Amino acid sequence: MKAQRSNSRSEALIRAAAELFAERGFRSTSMRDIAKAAGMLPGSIYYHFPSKDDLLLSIYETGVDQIMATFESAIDPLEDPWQRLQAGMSAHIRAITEESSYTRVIFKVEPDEAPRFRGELVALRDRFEARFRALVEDLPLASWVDRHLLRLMILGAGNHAQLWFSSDGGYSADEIGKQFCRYVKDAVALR
Amino acid sequence: MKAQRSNSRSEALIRAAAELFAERGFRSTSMRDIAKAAGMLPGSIYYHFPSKDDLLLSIYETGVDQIMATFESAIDPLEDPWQRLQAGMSAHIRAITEESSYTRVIFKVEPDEAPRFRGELVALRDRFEARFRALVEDLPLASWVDRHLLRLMILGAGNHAQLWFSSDGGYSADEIGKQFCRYVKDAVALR
DNA sequence: GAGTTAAGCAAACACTTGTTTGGCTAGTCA
DNA sequence: TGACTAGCCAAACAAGTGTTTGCTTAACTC
Repeated sequence: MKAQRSNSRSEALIRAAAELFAERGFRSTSMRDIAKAAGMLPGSIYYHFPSKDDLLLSIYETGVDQIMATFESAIDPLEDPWQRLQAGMSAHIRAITEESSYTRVIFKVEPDEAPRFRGELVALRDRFEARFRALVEDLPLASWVDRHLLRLMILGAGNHAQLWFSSDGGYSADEIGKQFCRYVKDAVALR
Repeated sequence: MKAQRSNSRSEALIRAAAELFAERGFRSTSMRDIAKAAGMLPGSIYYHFPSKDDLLLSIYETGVDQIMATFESAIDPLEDPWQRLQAGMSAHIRAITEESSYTRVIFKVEPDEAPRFRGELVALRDRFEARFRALVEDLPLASWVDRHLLRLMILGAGNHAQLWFSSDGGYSADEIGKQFCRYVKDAVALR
């Protein structure tokens, strides 16, 4: 059961890192902080991960997997494009604010902060954005609406929730998604 | 003319810092970077400013002054609340993407990055947000609309433009503001 | 011309950063 | 029992951080 113990320690380590990155950011979290939170010494991290940047990359990977899964399971049972958008927005905001620290890291830490993996991190973000784009693509919109801009607006509004959302602040992630959706639907929908 | 030369050098310094902060961020810009850009040695900065944090605070202050001025002059001549909102959104996006590096810093660098001045920086941001809030307050909205959430959505969408806007990317800041405004108006307006 | 001050240089300081290195220990496997 | 290895510690490393200190130079004031 060697491997199991190894995995559990590696996992504890990456989880500690994810929590710190999600709260303080990447640059403001030192390897010593991570080590302390994981109950080991700074140097010991390098037995599990070759560098701080790799740590971030791993977090991004599982984070994207998680958010894609949440997203998909929220959308899948629905038929109506607008209902699907609303479910997607709620899932998005949930991932940013409430869910796991892995998903929060994706929207908190910008790819440029680990220049070595910039490309990989951007690609991972894109996987999610593409899913979102497809959702907007299916909407029956008035002809004057620029789908590209509309998507950027919705996505931006959601991402920004990270900065003002507080779990005790009256609004749930689902409410926010629902409302945001209502605020645009009747203006841009085809009729 | 001592004072003049002093001001000009201090101004060159702070402008160099503003440009670097706006591009790379606060943490990723070192005092040595700033000194080099301003054509002096690292230690010499401390003749003009007592600390790196103070440098950021000064930039924030003039940045907020600038954005408030831009904002006001864009809104002032207009009467219709919706036209005023659109003008405000355009001014906001312009300040974030095109305008001076001072205004860009306000939306790029978060108050937490200089913990010593967190309060002051938040207060400066609030000055602008309050102006925006007043704009939304004047809108004739349907009764089911939550003004607070609507404002956060619009503001978030605008702030996010910083991440995808590129001056050669087809859209001007004014276009974006105009479109964003159209995307919500007919959904939330009182009728 | 003497005194004063603005402005900046040169060099260091104390500290933090990510990372490396070598050794120790407990458990696995033949 | 003896070789082997996974996992971690202890300690250092080199580089970078914001900042301080003492000194120099030039300009202005009386």
